[in-house]
Amino acid sequence: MLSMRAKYALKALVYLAKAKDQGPVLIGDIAESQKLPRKFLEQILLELKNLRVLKSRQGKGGGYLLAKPPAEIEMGHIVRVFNGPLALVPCVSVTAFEKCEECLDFAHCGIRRVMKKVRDVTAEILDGTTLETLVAIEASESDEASLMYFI
Amino acid sequence: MLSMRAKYALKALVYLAKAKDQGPVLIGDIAESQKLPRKFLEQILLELKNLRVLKSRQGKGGGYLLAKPPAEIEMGHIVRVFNGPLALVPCVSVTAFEKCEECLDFAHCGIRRVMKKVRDVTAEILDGTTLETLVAIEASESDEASLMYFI
DNA sequence: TTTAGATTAAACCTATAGGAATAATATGCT
DNA sequence: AGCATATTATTCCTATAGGTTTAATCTAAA
Repeated sequence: MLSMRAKYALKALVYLAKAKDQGPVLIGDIAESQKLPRKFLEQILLELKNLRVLKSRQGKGGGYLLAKPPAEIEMGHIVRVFNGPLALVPCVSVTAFEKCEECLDFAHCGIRRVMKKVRDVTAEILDGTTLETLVAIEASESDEASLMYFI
Repeated sequence: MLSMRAKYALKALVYLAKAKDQGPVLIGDIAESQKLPRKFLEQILLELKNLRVLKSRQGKGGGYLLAKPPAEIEMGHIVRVFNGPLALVPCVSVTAFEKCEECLDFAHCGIRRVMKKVRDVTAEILDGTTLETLVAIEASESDEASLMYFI
């Protein structure tokens, strides 16, 4: 399951993407409108800033902004950083590869090969979905089935 | 000035580098021996884990370990992530470049050119210094002047 | 002797507090 | 008018609390 951190990060980012031409956005605005705990969100935004995904202006009139166009911010990146590897087993992870300790036959392990497929399709979707995509999806009236037009 | 976060991260990493062949190291051990606030350190270590600099084992007998050899963990990386850009002005930053808002003549700005020099030598030192270097320095009896042998 | 459950030791996660630093703006003094 | 100072609004930083999950080990029952 996605951690709250990851979910909050994504929600805040989508909000910021929608508001991208309105200058700096207050933490308080994001927290209130998205119903996210303010102080916790503060930490998350700071981390996003350190990742160069957001930038900020301090002091009166300050706030947070995207550091790059929505189309350049991938869901996969955010999920990996805030939630950990996409892979469900370490032996199919790209970012945190490790042979399972109890592994007897790496090459022929069926579980691994299925899990690899799962990881790969997940990565393809999440790395192929940017903030721009998410904003477009939310702006459209389409149902789940027609998601494919976006991805 | 370096933030406490950055300093604590570096200290914990050096400690872990020294203990790298002794299996997982407890947060409590690091905190106590290095006199770092335990709960705060906990957050920092978690962030280092998300950065794939550390890995961990949960449960009894667990703890933290370096995720790669000390020679592959650069001070510059840690400082940038926990403290922000090395540059003292945004217009010479590599990771967070931005023209100064009040800038009149970018190309000929003397301040900028000096600051760029400062950033470059800083980056050269910090990116050239790894945990391995730090451990070697601390193990040696040499004085400040002979640091150059390490860098 | 194996197995199921209890205990314990650890990292992990969510959340919050309180104050410092920064920047814009307003206010008052010369 | 112009400058210094105070106020205010904001992010930024350090730190802590409390509970959850995970994993190893111990214990007791079958």
